Amino acid sequence: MEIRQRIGWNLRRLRAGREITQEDFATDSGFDRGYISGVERGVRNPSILVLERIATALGVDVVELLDARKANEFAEQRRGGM
Amino acid sequence: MEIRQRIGWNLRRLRAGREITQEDFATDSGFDRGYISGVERGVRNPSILVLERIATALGVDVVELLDARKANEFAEQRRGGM
DNA sequence: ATGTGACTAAAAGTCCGTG
DNA sequence: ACACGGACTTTTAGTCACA
Repeated sequence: MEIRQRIGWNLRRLRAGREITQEDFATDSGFDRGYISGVERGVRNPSILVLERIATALGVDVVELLDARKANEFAEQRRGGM
Repeated sequence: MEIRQRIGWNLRRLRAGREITQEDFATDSGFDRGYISGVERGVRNPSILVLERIATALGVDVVELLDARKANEFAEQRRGGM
């Protein structure tokens, strides 16, 4: 899985786990909703400082956003219909 | 420690461990020599795709570049005079 | 509530050089 | 062999309107 998608799925996983919308998360983290959407879909190429802001807003370490196994498992669930 | 410095020290640690110069590493990874220098000094804000290219050139996972403990230990050694 | 395209301002990244 | 700077091109950050 491409690294941007890995990040995207992990962000989606962590955000959804908190039952918060993209819109609310965008407000919390100080980003635009469309930008967050792009990161989750893996079409953006965020800088390390952006990733840190996102991780901080989620209350996790940046490394958590790069976890390949968790990203895969979550993607499988979603693709499988959840 | 700031995240860009964390990356910088880890890059320096891994590159120096291979006994390769910034110049040669720049050639290997396809980046500019001055740019690599800036990343190691923590003054650059690389994107995730750049970090992946750097990690690949080093033969490690991106997560290795974000390891706080290893970055700290290496920085201590260096600052301490090594 | 989210995906998407188009857009401008800002920053990344290159290429030249210096000490 | 590395730090650092200036001028330059390319990519990202960040915003918005629409579907």
